Amino acid sequence: MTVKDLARDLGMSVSTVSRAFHPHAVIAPQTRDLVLQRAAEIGYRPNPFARSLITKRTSIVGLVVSDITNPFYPEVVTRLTEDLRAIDMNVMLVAASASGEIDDAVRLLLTYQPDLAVILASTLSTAARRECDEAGTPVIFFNRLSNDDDAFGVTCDNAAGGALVADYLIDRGHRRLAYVAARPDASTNIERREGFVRRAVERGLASPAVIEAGLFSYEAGYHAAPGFAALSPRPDGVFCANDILAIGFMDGVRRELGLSIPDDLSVVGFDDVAMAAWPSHGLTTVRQPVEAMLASTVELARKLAAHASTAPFVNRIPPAGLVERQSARTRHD
Amino acid sequence: MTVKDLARDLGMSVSTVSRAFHPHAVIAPQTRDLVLQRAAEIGYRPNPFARSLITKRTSIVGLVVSDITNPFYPEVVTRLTEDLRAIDMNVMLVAASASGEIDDAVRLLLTYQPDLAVILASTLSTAARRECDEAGTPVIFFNRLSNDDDAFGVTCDNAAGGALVADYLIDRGHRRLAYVAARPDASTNIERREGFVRRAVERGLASPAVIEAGLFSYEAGYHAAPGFAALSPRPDGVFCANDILAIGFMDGVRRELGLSIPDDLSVVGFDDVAMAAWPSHGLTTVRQPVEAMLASTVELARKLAAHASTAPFVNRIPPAGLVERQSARTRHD
DNA sequence: CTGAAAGCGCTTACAG
DNA sequence: CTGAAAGCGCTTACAG
Repeated sequence: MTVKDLARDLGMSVSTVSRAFHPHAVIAPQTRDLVLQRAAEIGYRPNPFARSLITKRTSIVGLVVSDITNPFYPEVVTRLTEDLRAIDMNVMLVAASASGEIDDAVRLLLTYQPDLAVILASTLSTAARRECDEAGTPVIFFNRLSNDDDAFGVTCDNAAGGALVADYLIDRGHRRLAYVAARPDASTNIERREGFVRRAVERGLASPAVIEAGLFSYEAGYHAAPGFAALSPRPDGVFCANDILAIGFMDGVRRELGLSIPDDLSVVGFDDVAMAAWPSHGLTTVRQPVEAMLASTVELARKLAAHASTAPFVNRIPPAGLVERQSARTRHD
Repeated sequence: MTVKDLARDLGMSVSTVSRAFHPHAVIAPQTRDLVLQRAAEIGYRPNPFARSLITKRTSIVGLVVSDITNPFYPEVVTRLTEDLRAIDMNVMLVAASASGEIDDAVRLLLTYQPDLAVILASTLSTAARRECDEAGTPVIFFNRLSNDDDAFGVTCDNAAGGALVADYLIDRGHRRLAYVAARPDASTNIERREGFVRRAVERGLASPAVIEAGLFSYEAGYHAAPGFAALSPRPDGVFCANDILAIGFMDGVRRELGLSIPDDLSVVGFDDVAMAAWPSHGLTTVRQPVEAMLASTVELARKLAAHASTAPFVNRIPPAGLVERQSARTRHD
């Protein structure tokens, strides 16, 4: 079933049939209707490969993920895939656990000439980034920023989120704050810490202690418990770089140190993943503005697909608020 | 950068250059080496679209997911994507939350003529299945079986898993068993229940009560607590259709009914997702043979990509064992 | 507004 | 073993 078949069927030329499928092509409205209707009847759709061979556009978005143990990402991947489909873009998924593999994966992805790459992974290697540039593929970093400047970014205002947590804890009487840090190179980790520490100091507290957990994972949080125990005086308010880290940290602190939350210490996370609301965790946390971040990404994808190039910019969206649950003491006592 | 460029650069014909990239093509070994080496140097890769226009093969695997709140799937999606890339296949992801959307999504996917579709979603509508058949795209159901016969399936032996749980509970002194059921139409749910119930009856117990939770989700499990409370006599051993359901059920039973696990009742899940091992859950569960299931799927993908058609079959892999944690009483008392 | 023709980047019979 | 040529299913100047 090709244009030719449809053209013959309709007694038109292939050119005319082809034009019917292009919104901006010059064609009589009635002719277009005729073609589209008949196409729907017999189930014809233009072959996207043949099309992209000429147009140099593929309607493919390459989605690069790696941080898969963080439940924040599956949700984003699903939502993004659905939302992009609504503007007729298809997601080609590239997943990588080790960072060495990601370069290969991106290279293979580029072979399919995606109109756009969206990076959900912690960091994309400089080599892979350069290849995207050479291929002329724009890159959007979602929830992470690149270290260099020539990429788009859509992220939460993480520093504002960190400050929000500091205010929340201080307003409720906490005086000895600490931060459980994740990947040292991740912009999210850095900005959340900075916003948190800065606000604490502004409000006259000692600079919060920092416990290096190293990763955004349950295990990293769990194993940060000894680092917490070593702190003296013991902090009473702990901000963890994200939810999954916070959940691991709470389990570690309870199980390994026998401490009680929020009686012995308050814990606050960042993301508001679904499981933060489960009674077994009851995590007080900063809610990411996921809807706004998705909308911004899709809008940007649409623009990049339509026009040529815009100068790269970062869209930093305010957090969607702090969700109060049971992991942080709420009274000033 | 096209074959033409490379051919000119090497002083060869495009035919020869093209042949260098096809393992089975007739070409002098040294010529091939020359071409491949130069291609690597200048970064040439054949355009997969132009290629597939002729070969009718795309190296694209369409991955259809929907049950995204189940943490079992993100892991599978990542692993499958990586493993398929190792045999040079690329994953095009199709995600859908509502079931109406999935038909559209599959239709769009077929436009890219994937060599294969892998279904991780609960069920694929009959309409979408027919379209795959018409397009000649083989379908593999992963961890689910189709209701009709003409599709491949890779799954755990769920009935054996259910029997395993019955034996485990009975051997440890439980006498009043119950099953918390998920999607009534899902083969996993049906088979696990059947295996569990059959073995319980075989061993002389009353047929286990069945609580219909309706879905494979935390919320469904949580809200099954009242249904459990309504049972008389109260069951002492509960098998939940999967882990995420079990975790929700445990939270519901503790929070809504004030019961203690495993003192008041034992709970066993199915999957062994990462969070089942967390101290906050400590879920005793049946481990899915994920490695073997992935290997089988990739192997099947390779075969389907290479040869033409094999008769559809189902590969039912024994469970990888029962993992003992804290949610089920281990002593006979 | 429509059609005939060239061409996108490849592969693959067909000759040699 | 290699090359010239046809053709995969489209799109898009160019004429009319």
